[in-house]
Amino acid sequence: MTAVDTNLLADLQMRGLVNQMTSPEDLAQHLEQSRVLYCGFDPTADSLHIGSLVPLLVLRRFQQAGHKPLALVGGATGMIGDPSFKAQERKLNTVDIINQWVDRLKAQVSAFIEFNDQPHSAEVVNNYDWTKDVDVLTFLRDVGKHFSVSAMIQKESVKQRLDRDGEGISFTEFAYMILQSFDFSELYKQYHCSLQIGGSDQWGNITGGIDLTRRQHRAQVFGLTLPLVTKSDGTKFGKTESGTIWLDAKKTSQYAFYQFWINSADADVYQFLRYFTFLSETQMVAIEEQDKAAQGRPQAQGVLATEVTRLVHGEEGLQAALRITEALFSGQLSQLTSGDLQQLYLDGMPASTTCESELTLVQMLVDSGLAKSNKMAREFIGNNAVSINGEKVSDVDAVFNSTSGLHKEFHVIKRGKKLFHLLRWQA
RNA sequence: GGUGGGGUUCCCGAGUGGCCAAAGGGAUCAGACUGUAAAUCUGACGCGCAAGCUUCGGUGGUUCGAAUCCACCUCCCACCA
Repeated sequence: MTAVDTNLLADLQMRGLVNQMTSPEDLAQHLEQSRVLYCGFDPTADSLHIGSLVPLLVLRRFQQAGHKPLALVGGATGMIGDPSFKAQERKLNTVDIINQWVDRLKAQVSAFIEFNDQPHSAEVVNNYDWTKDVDVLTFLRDVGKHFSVSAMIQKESVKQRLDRDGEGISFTEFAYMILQSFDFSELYKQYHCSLQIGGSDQWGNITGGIDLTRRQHRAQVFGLTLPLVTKSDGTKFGKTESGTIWLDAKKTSQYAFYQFWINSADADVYQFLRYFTFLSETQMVAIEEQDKAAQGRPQAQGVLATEVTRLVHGEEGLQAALRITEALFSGQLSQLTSGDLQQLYLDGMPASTTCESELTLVQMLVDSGLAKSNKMAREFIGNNAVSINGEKVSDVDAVFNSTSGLHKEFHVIKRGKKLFHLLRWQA
C-alpha cells in the first residue's frame, strides 16, 4: 500500500482550493488510503488554457499525496457541450475537429501527472471509449431512468439559462449532465474511482454522477470542487488584451505566458501563489511579509511567473522567457549583440521578417500586428507611444531600412509599455 | 405546425424615414503618474492623411434619401399544439 499524505485536504484548504465537497468527514477518512480520482477536460479548443491549470495542478497534488489520478478527456462529452453556467447554447463542432483536439489534450494533460510503475501511476482515459457503443435505448433505460427531470431543472447550472429571456436549452445540452454522470459511474466500475474533482461550475454534474453511482453500484463516491479563479478588479481571469492564455506554447509563447503572470495585480498575486505553485505555506507567508516591508515593486509576481512558467513549459521554456524579459525590460536594447537578438528570435519573441528595402513606421506597426490599422498606427505614433530600438519616434512619416537597424538587421519595435516586436530584414 | 417577440458596431443596449458611423454603459488601447501595479486624470475606440467610403441577420424592393417602410429568406426566443 502506498504511503498517503493525510495532510492533503488541509493543504488544499490552506490554499483556498476547496470550494465545496460532499460529506467532508467521510471524505477525509476515505482519503486516508490511496484512492483513485478523476477530473474531466473537454475538447473545446485545440489546447487547454490556464483555466484548466487549477484542476490539473490539483490532480498533481493528489498524486503527490499518494493517490491515483485519471485525466479524462471528453471525446464524448465534447461532442455535446456542457451547458453549465453558459449563457447560450453553443454550436457543435465537427467530429473530425473534436477528434484532433482530443489527441492534443491527451498530450497536454499528460505533462502534469506522472506515469510510472507505481500503483498510483496516472492514466489518461477517454469517455468516448465507453460511450460510443451504448445504444440509445440502453442508455435511456439503464442510465436515463435514474434521473428526474424535475431535479435536473432545479440545478443551478442550468436554471439561469432556463430563466433567462431570449435563451433556451436544447435537449442535447440538457442531457450533458447525464453523460458526465455516466462517466463517473463507469470509472467507478472500471477503476474503482471514488472521487471526482472539477471547477465550481461542475458541482451539479458531479453530484449527478455521485447519485448515479450510488443507484447503479450501491457505492458511495465523493466530489470536490475547486474555486473559480477571480481577479480583484472583477475582470475575467485568463484573458489579456491579446486574448486567452493557452498552455500550448505554439498558441501562447513562453514569454507571453511569463508576462501574463508577472502582470498579476498585487491584490491577487498572493492568492495565485497558493493556487498555482507548490511552495509551502511558510515560503509564501515569508514572501508576503517581505513585500509588505519593502518599498516599491513586490517580488511575488516574479516568483509566481517563474514557478508557473516552469511548471507548464519546463526549465528551458522558463529560461527563454526570462531572456526575452530581461532584454526588453531591463537591458539596454542597443547593447544587445547580434547573437543576443538571434537568441530572442529563437526564444519565441514576437517577430517577423521582411524583404522590403524600406518601410514606413506606420507599415511596420501594422505589419507586426502592433497596430490594427494605419489609423491606429498614426495615433500611437502621435501619442508618443512608439519606440524603435529604444528610441521614441514621434514622426508619423518616419521611414526605416535595414541599415538603420541594430547590426543592420534588427528593429525592436515597441508600442505602449509592454508590447514588443522584433523585425528582421532579409539580407 | 400555429401565434407572438426578436437578430444594431467587441459585449450589453438606445435608435422606428434625413440632424446616424449610429446615444449610453462596459470592455479594450494610448498618454501622464508609477513598480512592466492599483487608483486617478486626459485622449482614442468601423476604414481612410483627407475628400470620402463601407456597416445595423441575408436578398430584393419602395423612396430624392432606409438601421428605420415593404416582400421573401434565414437564425433565435416564448407560448400553444
